[in-house]
Amino acid sequence: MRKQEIKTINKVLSALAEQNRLRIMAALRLRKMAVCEIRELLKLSFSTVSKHLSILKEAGLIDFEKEGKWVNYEINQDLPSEIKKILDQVLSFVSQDEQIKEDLKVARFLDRNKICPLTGVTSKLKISRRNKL
Amino acid sequence: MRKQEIKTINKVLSALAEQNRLRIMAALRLRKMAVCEIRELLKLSFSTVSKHLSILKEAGLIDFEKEGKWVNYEINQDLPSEIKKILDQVLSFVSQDEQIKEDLKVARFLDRNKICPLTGVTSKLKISRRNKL
DNA sequence: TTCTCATTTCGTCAAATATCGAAATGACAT
DNA sequence: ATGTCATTTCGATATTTGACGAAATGAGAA
Repeated sequence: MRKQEIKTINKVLSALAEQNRLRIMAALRLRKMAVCEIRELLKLSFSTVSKHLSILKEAGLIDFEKEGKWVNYEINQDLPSEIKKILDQVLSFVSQDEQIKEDLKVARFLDRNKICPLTGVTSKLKISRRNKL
Repeated sequence: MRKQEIKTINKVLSALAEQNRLRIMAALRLRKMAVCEIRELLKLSFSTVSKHLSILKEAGLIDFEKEGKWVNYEINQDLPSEIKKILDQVLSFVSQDEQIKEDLKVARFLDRNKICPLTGVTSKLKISRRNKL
C-alpha cells in the first residue's frame, strides 16, 4: 500500500481553497450550525451550501449530527494532528479578515427558528407533489 | 482599506491545492531549480510547468532569479510568518508521500546541462522564425 | 547583428467546479 | 398515512483550471 499523503492534503487544501468554505469553517469554529443558518450567513442557495458542506465533509474537516429536523454541522474533533495544525493556522489567519469578523458577529445572533421557515418555497412544492399522484 | 486576509490565504491555498504544484514546492525545498529541471521531474510540457510556476509566484510562495540563460526558481525567503508556518506544515506532511520521496531522490541527480538540450524542438522553431522575415 | 535556446505567452480543448432551481428524501407532527 | 419542512440530490449552465503545441521573447554566444 503506497503512502499517498499528497492525495490527503490535496483534498484538504482544495476544500479550504474557496472563500465560502473558509467562511463556513470560520463560523463553525464559533459553534455548530444547521444548514439553514449557514445558508442565511452566506446568502447562497440551499443546494450550493449543501454542496460546500459535502466537500468539507469529504475532506474530513467537518462532521454532522441530526437533531430533529435539523442537521448540525461541526468541525471534526478527531482530525489528525498535522491537519488540525494546518487548519488552526489557516483559521487564525483569516480571523483577521473583515468579512469573517462580520460573519462571526452575525452568526452569534442567528436563530434557526426565525430564519428557516422564511424561505418561501412552499407552494411550488405542494403543486409538484400533487402532480406526482 | 478593508483587510482581506481571506483573499490572501485563498490564493496561497489554491496554489498549494494541486498535486504538481505541491511536488514543485517540495522539490524547491531541497534546492533551487531551473524550469527545465522541474519539467523533467514532473514530465509535463514547458508551458504547463511555466503556468504552475506563475501561479505559485503570484501567490507569493516562490521567487526567481536569472542566471545566464536559466531561470532559477526558489521558495520565497520573505514569506509572512503565518504563511510560512502553513507552508512548512503542508510540506512536512507531504514529505511522507512516496511520490514526493521519489521526486527528491531524482531531483538530487538532475543535471540541467544534460537535460535541457535534449528537448528536440529546434528545427520547427527555425522554420517559424524564417517565415516571419 | 544574428543565432541559439531556456522560458513565457497565446489559443485551444477537455475536465472540474460553483451556482442555481426543481425535484427527491426523510424525519417529525398531525 | 399524510403533510410539513430542512436538507440533499439532480440536471443545466457559466466559469475556471490544467494541459498541450505553436509562436513569441529575451539573454547570451558567435
